Amino acid sequence: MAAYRQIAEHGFEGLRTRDVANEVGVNIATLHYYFPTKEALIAGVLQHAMERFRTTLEPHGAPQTQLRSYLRATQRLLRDEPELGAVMSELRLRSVRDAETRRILEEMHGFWHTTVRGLLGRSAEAGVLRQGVDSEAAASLIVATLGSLAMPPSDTKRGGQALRELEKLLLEESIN
Amino acid sequence: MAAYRQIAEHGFEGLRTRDVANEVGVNIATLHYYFPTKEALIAGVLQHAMERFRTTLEPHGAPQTQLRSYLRATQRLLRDEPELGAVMSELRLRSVRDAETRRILEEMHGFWHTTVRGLLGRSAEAGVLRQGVDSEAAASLIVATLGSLAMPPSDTKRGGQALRELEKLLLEESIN
Amino acid sequence: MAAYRQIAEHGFEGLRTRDVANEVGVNIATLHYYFPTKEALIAGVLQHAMERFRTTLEPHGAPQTQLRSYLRATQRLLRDEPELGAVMSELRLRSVRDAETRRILEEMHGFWHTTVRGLLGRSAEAGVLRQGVDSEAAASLIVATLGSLAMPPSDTKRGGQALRELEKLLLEESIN
Amino acid sequence: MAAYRQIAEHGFEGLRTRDVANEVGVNIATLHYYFPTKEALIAGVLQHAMERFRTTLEPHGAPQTQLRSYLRATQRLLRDEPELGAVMSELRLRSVRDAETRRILEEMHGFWHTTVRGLLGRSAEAGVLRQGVDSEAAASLIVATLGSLAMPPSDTKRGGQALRELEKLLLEESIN
DNA sequence: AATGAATGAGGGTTCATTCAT
DNA sequence: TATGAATGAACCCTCATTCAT
Repeated sequence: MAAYRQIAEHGFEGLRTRDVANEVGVNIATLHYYFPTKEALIAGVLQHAMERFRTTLEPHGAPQTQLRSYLRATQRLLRDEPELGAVMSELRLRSVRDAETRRILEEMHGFWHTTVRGLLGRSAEAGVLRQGVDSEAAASLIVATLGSLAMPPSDTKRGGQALRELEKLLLEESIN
Repeated sequence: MAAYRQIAEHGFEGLRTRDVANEVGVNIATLHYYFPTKEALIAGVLQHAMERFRTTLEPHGAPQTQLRSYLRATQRLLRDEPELGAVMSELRLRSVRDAETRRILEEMHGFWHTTVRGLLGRSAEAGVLRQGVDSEAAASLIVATLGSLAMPPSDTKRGGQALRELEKLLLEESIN
Repeated sequence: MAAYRQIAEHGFEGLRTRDVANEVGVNIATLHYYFPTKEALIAGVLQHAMERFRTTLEPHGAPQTQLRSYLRATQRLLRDEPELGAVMSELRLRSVRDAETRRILEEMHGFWHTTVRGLLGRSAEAGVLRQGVDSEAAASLIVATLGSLAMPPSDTKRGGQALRELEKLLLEESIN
Repeated sequence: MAAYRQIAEHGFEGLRTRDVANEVGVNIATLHYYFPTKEALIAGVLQHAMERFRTTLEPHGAPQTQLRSYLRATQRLLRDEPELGAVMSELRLRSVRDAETRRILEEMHGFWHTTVRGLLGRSAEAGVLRQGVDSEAAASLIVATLGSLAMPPSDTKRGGQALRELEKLLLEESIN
C-alpha cells in the first residue's frame, strides 16, 4: 500500500483516511472496504515498512563484509526512500502509546541486535575486531546509531550501554 | 507551563486544549486567553523543553572531563525526566512538518555539535583522544547517539558520517 | 423469508441488509437480486407476518365457542412465536409513518373487528352475552386488548370507545 | 426539551441529531454541548414523556370518581398531545432492546397498576364495583387497555390475565 | 443466479476557537 | 481575568445500493 506516503508527508497526526483514499483515487468507503478501520490501515503501513527492511541482509561473505554491507544497505535504503525514515519515526513515536506497534518494532530491533551481535562475534573470532570490544555492547551501539538514522524513542538501558562504549572507544583513559 | 505533561503522556496527536485546561483547572476559554492558539501553546512547550537542556553544561575542568560530565548529565536528565525525552521525540517529529520547530531544534543541535567538537579538539591537543579520530565526525557520532537517547527522525547526512566513523572504530581494516 | 428474525431481534432500527444476507449465508448483492430494495424486503416480512395470523380462525361450532377459541388461538400463537409479537410491534410503529404498512395493518384490524362483532352478535342472539353489552363496542374492546398483546400505537377513537365500555362493565353506576 | 417532536414525527429510526438541532435553531455542536450523546438526548426525551403522565392523578373525591377522572384525564392527555402517544410507542418498542428504558417504563406501569388496584379495592368496599370483579385482574385489564391507547409490546402474562377477565365479563357462562 | 468491489450520501461525534457577559 | 455557551469545519465510519464479471 503506497498510501503510506501520506504518513511520510503529514505524519500520523495529519493522517486523514479521506486524503489517503483521494490519493489512491478511490472513494472513502472503498478504502474502508479494504481497511475496515483507521487502525487497520496503520497496521498495513507498519507491515509495509517492516517489509522494506528485510531486503538489507545478504547472508554470504566474510562476517565483517556482511556487517559492512548490512550497514551500508540500510543507510542506502533510508537515503533512497526518505519516506521510510519518516514513517519509521512516526511508528516509533506511536509505539510509545500503542502496544501492538511497540511489539512489532521491538521484535525488529531484537532481530537487528541479534544479527549484528552474531556478525561482530564472528568478526572477533576472525581477529578483525578491535581488541577489547564487547560484541554485546557494540551491537547496542550500532543498533542505536542505526536507529538514530531512521527514528526515535530512547531505550534508556541500551542507550546508556552504548554511550559508555562510545567513551571507551574515543578516549584512551577509561577509568569510568 | 507544566501542561506539557499532556504531550509527554498523549503526544501531539493526543494533545487536546481542553485536557490541558482541565489539568490546570481552568476553563478552555481561559487557556485561550493566555495562549490564543494551539500553536502558541506548543511554542510554550518548546521553550520549556529547551530550557531543560541548558543545565547540562559545566564549563570548568579538563576538556575530557567536561565532555564526560556533559554526556553523563544529559543521560541523567533524560533518565530523571522521562517526560522530557517523550516531548523531545514529539518535537523532533513535529519539526519535520513545522519550520519554526525545526529551526529551534536545529539551532540546538548545532550548538551541541559545536560544543562537543570543541571539547574533542581540545582533548586531541591534550593527547587523550584515540589516534586518528576526526573530531568533526566523532562529534556527529556523539550528537547522533545523544539524539538516539532522546529520539530523532534521522538526519541522513550526519548519520552517514557517524556510521562510517563507527566502522572505522570497530573494524581494524578500514579500506572503506 | 425467515430473515425476519433480524427484525424481531434488532427491530427495524437495527435492520441491516448485510446482516440479513449474512444470516441467510449469501452475498448482499444476492439479497438485492431478490429484494431490489430494503423496502421490498420489509414488504416481504409484512406478508409473512400477516400469514401467521390467518391460521387462528376456526369457522365451526357455536359462536361463543368460536370466539373463545379464536382469542385463545391468538394468545397461543403469540406465546409460541414471540418473534411474531415483536415484529408486529415494529410493523405497528412503522405504520405510523408508512402508508402501505398502515393500509395492510388496518385491513387486518378491520377484518378482526368485523369477525368478532359478528360472533358477538350471534352470541347475543343465542342469549349467552351479558345484558346491555353493545357488540360494536365490545368488539372494539376485544380487538384493542388483543392489540395490547401484540402491541399497538394507539387508535384514539376506538380506544376511547373501549375505555368507556370498560367503565360500564366494572362500575355499576354509569352516569357517564 | 420540545425537540421530542422529532421522535413523534420520525420515530427513533428517523431521529437525526442534526434535525433536532435545526428545529431548535442551534448548531449540532451546541446540541452535543447539552446532550453529549444521542443516548443522552433520548434519555431526556424519556424523562420529558414520563413527566407528562404525572399530571393525570387527582387525589380527591370518591374512589370511583378518582378512577373515572384518572382514565378520562389520561385519555384526554393522549388526545390533546398525540405526540405523546407516538413517543410512548417508540419508547415501548425501544424498551425491548434498551434496559434503562425498560426499567423506567416498567416502573411507571407498576405505579399505574398499584394505583388503579387501590382505587378498585376501595370502590369494592364502597359497594360500587360489579360483583365478582377481582381488583387485581381488573387493574391489569385497565392498565393493558390504557397501554393499548398509548403504545405496544405485550406483557404476555398480564395480557393473558386481562384476556381471561375480559371473557368473564362479557360471556355469562364462565367455564373457562 | 451469484459475487467481490466500489460508491454516494449521510450520521454521530470531536475540537479549536469565538463571543457575550 | 475568567467563564459558560455556541459554532464551523472536519473526521471516522456505516449502509443501501450499483456495477462488472
